[in-house]
Amino acid sequence: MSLGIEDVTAPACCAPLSGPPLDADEAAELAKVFKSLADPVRLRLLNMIAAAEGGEACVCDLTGAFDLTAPTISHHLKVLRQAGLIEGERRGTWVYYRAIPAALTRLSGLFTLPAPAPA
Amino acid sequence: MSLGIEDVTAPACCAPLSGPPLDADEAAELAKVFKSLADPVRLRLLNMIAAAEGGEACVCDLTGAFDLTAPTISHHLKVLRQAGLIEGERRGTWVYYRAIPAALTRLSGLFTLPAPAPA
DNA sequence: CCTCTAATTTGACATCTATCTATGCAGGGT
DNA sequence: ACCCTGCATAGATAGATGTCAAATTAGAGG
Repeated sequence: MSLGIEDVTAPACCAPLSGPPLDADEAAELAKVFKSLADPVRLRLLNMIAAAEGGEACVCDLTGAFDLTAPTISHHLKVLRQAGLIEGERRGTWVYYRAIPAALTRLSGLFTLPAPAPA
Repeated sequence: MSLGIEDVTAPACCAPLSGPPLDADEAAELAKVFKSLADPVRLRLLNMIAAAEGGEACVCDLTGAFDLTAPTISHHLKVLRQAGLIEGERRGTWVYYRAIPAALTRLSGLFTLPAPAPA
């Protein structure tokens, strides 16, 4: 398998939600990203990875932080990976995951609002 | 029923994902918000509402934009409402929905990253 | 009061998903 | 060569979710 960056073929990008209409394809691609965030365990995993020292977290540390089996954590990491939010790398015995900054920044931009009407 | 702002009892708020660890409760509350965004139809609905002239959209217009029945659209709007992303108001025969700016801004802040290491 | 339309609610159903157990694979150490 | 550990995959299952048809509520207007 490949733990690297998934081919998400992210098409159009980055226009805010308050902007031009999303077509069905853009909406479907974005929905996949949000589906990956729509689980408390995955949110905490991404949080732990994004906040980790050195910018990366070992799966061995992630697994221990939940009352879940290793295959379940592995599944959640795969979902985040396939959404294009994280990438993984094996180094010897252990696998390390890292957040993909551009993906997070893109989401931040999605929710920006136009400046409110001036007084 | 109430079409107004739902009591989401949003607890802690706004620390970026790259920040301090999310506890289970915060993660669950956030996951609910992302669950509401994890559907292409709801994303397009929120997009249409947030981008609408005058900041609000009539359900009658939203319903016609999809190849789905009115109950299905109503269901999706309810999910967005219960996530605290939109609020609705009945005026005479029609119901109008509006985005809740603070909720969107909060999400934007969630994905902000610390400044990269300087050269 | 009756009817018509807009929107929501309810109930049913097919599909998807989070989790587990069992298994497979890769690397390290002996 | 062997085993042990870390992680991923496969298969199974209970529960969540998107959709529709049918019924219900709210308001406008005869």
